[in-house]
Amino acid sequence: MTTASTPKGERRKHALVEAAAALLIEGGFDAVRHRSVAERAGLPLASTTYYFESLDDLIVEALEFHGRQELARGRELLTELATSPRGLEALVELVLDQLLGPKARDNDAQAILLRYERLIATARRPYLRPLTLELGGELRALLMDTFAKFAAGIDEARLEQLIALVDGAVVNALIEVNPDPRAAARGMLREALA
Amino acid sequence: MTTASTPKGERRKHALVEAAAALLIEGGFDAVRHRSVAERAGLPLASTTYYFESLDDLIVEALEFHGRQELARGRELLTELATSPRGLEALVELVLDQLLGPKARDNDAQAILLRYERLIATARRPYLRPLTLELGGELRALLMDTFAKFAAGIDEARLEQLIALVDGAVVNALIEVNPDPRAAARGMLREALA
Amino acid sequence: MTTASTPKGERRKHALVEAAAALLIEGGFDAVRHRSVAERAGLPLASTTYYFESLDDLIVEALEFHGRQELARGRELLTELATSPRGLEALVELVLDQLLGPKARDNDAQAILLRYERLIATARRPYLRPLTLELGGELRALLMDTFAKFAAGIDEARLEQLIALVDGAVVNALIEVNPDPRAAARGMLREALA
Amino acid sequence: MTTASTPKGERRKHALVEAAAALLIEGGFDAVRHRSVAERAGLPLASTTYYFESLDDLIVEALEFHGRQELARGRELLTELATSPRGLEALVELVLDQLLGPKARDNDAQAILLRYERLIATARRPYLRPLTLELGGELRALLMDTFAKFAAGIDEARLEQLIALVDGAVVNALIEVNPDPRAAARGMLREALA
DNA sequence: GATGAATGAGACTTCATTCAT
DNA sequence: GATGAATGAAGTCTCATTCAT
Repeated sequence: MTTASTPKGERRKHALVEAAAALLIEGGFDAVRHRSVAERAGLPLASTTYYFESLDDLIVEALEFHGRQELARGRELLTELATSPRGLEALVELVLDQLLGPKARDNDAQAILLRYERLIATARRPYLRPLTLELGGELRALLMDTFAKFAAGIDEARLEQLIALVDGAVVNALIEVNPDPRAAARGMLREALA
Repeated sequence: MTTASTPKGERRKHALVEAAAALLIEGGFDAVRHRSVAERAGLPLASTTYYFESLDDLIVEALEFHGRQELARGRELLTELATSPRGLEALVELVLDQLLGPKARDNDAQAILLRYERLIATARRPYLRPLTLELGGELRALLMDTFAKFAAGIDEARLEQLIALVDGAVVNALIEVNPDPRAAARGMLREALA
Repeated sequence: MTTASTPKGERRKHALVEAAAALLIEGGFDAVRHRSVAERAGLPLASTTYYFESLDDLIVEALEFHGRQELARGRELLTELATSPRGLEALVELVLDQLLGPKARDNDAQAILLRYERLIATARRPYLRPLTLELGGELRALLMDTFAKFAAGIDEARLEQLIALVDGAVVNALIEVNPDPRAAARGMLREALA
Repeated sequence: MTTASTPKGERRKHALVEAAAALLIEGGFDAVRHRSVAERAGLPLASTTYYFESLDDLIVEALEFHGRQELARGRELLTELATSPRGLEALVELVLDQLLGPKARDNDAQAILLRYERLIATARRPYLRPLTLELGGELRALLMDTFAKFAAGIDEARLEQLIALVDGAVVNALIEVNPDPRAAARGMLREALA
């Protein structure tokens, strides 16, 4: 059951992870099945059980892949930022990028949704907790850096407050017919930072 | 299709709804199956399809039952309140009762969790939207009344802000090993109202 | 289990028979279910088992109703016929009317199909045999009368031959995308009678 | 979807096809169920969905198997025929063999019945059409060859006429208590060819 | 006489996982 | 190392029929 590590093995394993991540975004947890993942990756059905102990395992790795990718993009955005930041609006957008993922993609609301599905799912699936806690920690560190770069800097309590504001706004926005969770969060954040 | 309405029929149908609601609290959406609901209600398997068009139908009714029950309790608490309310702490607790359900039960965190599972699930299951929107509307009306009774009163934007704060705090608290979402929300709310 | 005979009872029973006949035409044997018949007739589900021993029973009566109705129409057509018949073409059309049902309705091919579904079904369902044999006998008598009225008259062997020709043509025509079984049968018949 | 293709897999799949074909002959379309096929083949229930997309799929393959087997036997008979054919009687029997399947088996009438059940069923089940049309085409080609070998040869219109005669005779014979559809068809054919 | 209520049996299908090769 | 083959368990749902009222 050696969980593979040939270059080729690595490549295939990653293809499965990517496929699973795409399915998670498109259809949520229920869309991730051995069959659907394998088909999407163009790999044999049994490869999913060969490279992963179980389906839950695969889901964890897919969530991690997706989460870290968003984090990395968030860090990049912070780095790319001109040395003299451009005020409140820029800060608000950057924080939204980091909390919800960079905007302007086709599957906007769905990708955002996944972050909250993961959070909520963690409450019932203990095996997700380590990942969710770690990603949460890294996200918070990134946000602290971000605020530090924008003049003031903030303390942890204030950060939690802002995160809560955004997350709460998003969760309540996602139920609309044409949800625009980012806009809802933007409103909250802008006012709180004004 | 004769979806039953004798007193006895009503009783049985309700037993299924209650069983489904209990399962929702204990195990989330995935725990609600024809079999599990019927067994829990002590009724034959086929009764689930006899009283409900489909499993989704049953889930909707169970969510509605649970949601309305919490709302009713919230309204009661507001009514029972002594004519001269007792200040900030009392307001905070009352709002928490109304948003998260009255405290002090055995399945505290789980029952709270269900509210957020419903919210998130609505994003992928359009048939939940009407219910979620309606319950959301009633909850907001109740909260408006509540704030009105406590001197000041607040406008809608402020209310949304407070709701976001609580919901965001809860969603982020639910991932802990021994989650105390109420405490997290309390902290946020107390400070915001101070 | 007194199979009802109030005027009202008769009326309701007949409504069920008609509903079942319509379903037979539209969807074949598989479309006849207690539920579908009752709904179509606008009567309670249990009325189907109240007025009929079983579903098969109801099917038999529906087939009989449909078959006799077609026969009656065939007889009418023969009677209505002007005293001096109009030659071969008229004979051909009349025989087709009698074998396949009068033309020019919306559900042409489907109604014709039912005659052959009944024939074939009889081979597996002995309880259909009495009906099928009787309707077959009456049809043959009618056809004999028809040929008698058109000059010559024919013997039984010749009649069987013509029936076989028509039935065989129809059965082979029904498999086409836009079946015109009547046209196929017409061709055969015309040539055989020429 | 990996619909199997090992030699062993092929063998198992074929066992299911054969089982389904036997059930079709014995009990018609309604007798073909996942359970009944699997049991008859001595294979697990799930094997039916493993090897076939759906039950309809299995039915199609079973019908094809049966139809092609009959065609093959018909071709053999034509080939085996002594170089100097033996006149009308021999021709009649050969044509009957080809249209109804070689005689002298235990399930004579039932196997013949299946041909007509398939024809009729095609009218309500479009997915059977391709198969029914193809088998019909091959059968006609075989019959043309057959008549060609017996002196004269015939044109297509005449062939359709003979087929109609046989099919019509059979369809009308199948409703008898002890049906002898072959005898009925023989009578028609003999006279038509005389 | 009539019917709403009820259910056991069984239908088709999905799926995670095991295993032999 | 990789994978096609295989299947038990369970899923949702339909339906003819029975029965109490």
